[in-house]
Amino acid sequence: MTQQNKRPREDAEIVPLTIPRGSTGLEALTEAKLWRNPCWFAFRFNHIALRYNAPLYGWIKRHTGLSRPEFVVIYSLGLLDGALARDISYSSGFPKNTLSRAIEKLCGLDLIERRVDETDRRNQTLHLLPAGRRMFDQTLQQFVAFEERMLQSLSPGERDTLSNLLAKIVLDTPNWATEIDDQDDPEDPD
Amino acid sequence: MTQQNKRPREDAEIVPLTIPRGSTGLEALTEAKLWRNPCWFAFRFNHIALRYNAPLYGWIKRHTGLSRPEFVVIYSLGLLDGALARDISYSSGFPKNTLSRAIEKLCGLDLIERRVDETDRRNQTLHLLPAGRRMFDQTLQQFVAFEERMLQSLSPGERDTLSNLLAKIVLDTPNWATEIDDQDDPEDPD
DNA sequence: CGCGTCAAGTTCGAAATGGAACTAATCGGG
DNA sequence: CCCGATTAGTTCCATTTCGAACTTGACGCG
Repeated sequence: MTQQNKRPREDAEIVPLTIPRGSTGLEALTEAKLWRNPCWFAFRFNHIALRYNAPLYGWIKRHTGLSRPEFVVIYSLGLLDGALARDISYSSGFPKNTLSRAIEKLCGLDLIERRVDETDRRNQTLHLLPAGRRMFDQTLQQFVAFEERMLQSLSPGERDTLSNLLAKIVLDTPNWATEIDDQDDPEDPD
Repeated sequence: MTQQNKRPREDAEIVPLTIPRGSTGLEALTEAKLWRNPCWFAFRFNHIALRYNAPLYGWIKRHTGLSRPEFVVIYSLGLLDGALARDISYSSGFPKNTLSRAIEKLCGLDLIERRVDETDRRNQTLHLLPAGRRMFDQTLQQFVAFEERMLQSLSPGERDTLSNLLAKIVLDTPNWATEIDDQDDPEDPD
């Protein structure tokens, strides 16, 4: 189970097409994407994100009636009340018009409120109302439970290590290109 | 930079609202989601996925005209020719009707072809045509370059460790709940 | 064989999405 | 102190998306 990057097993013979769910318990394509993929990192986090977001936000939808971007607003304010739509957009990655609509709906539901910042009247700080705070508090445990489930196969020490490695990467993201140049071949531009 | 999970700095005083992009160079909400978030893992991989998928698939769109699900089909077959739509759906997480449309379009563009599996006529194996293979080969380097960019802040040893930890989690995903039970609240809510 | 069940893939339509253009407020340079 | 540039947030609308229902083929069982 201490497999390496692109070295899954010595005998990398051609796997029979169409699900031999045998070897690692995964179907052939998932296995190929895991072990025979030059972009192992991209695949792994996207795969995990997928398996995480779908059930959890599905539950949120059924439980609270809120969509993912709507709930993201609640969650963000739960962590930092008084944030701006722009901050939520930046930290969550949803485009600002999607958040604008989400915020509009949450205000209508009396879950949050907008306050115009008088020092710069373009800004409006967002604040949880009691019902919104309650929703945050009551759903948080489900998030924490799922988080725990995801990390179940790692020891405390491993979780620590993972936390650090991912943090390093996240702290570097502001330096990533937000758009890739068209023409030029992928070579280090600096 | 060997910060711990929820222990960012000793003096966790209330941060001033609205971007004091000072301390770590991040705005306050992103910082809160990183360091003051019980679901640090979920946030980190979602944040990374976001910063990765948007520019890369934006480039793919401009460069090849293909949408993300369409390109995912090309990429999947590049790794394992002869896969089924179902396998791509499972491994990528896109719903099967989205892939059905994508496959239809790719066939029309002569990038891939469908072959009915005569042993079970419900299955159709998918195969790259020469133009599709060329597209895969030509775009792969861009993916690899961005992958390298993402991992730039980690040493080879750290990448190895990260690879192993994420693999452990991915291998566990089939055991995760795909849907969370409605009724049962994890704690007495009243 | 006939029928119920299940799986792969397709179709349909209501709803969500996000790029682009817009409004309103602030900033900055001559 | 004005005018162009910039930023937060909103509106518009063409496109995409995904749940649900449907079609077709395979399988199990009496």
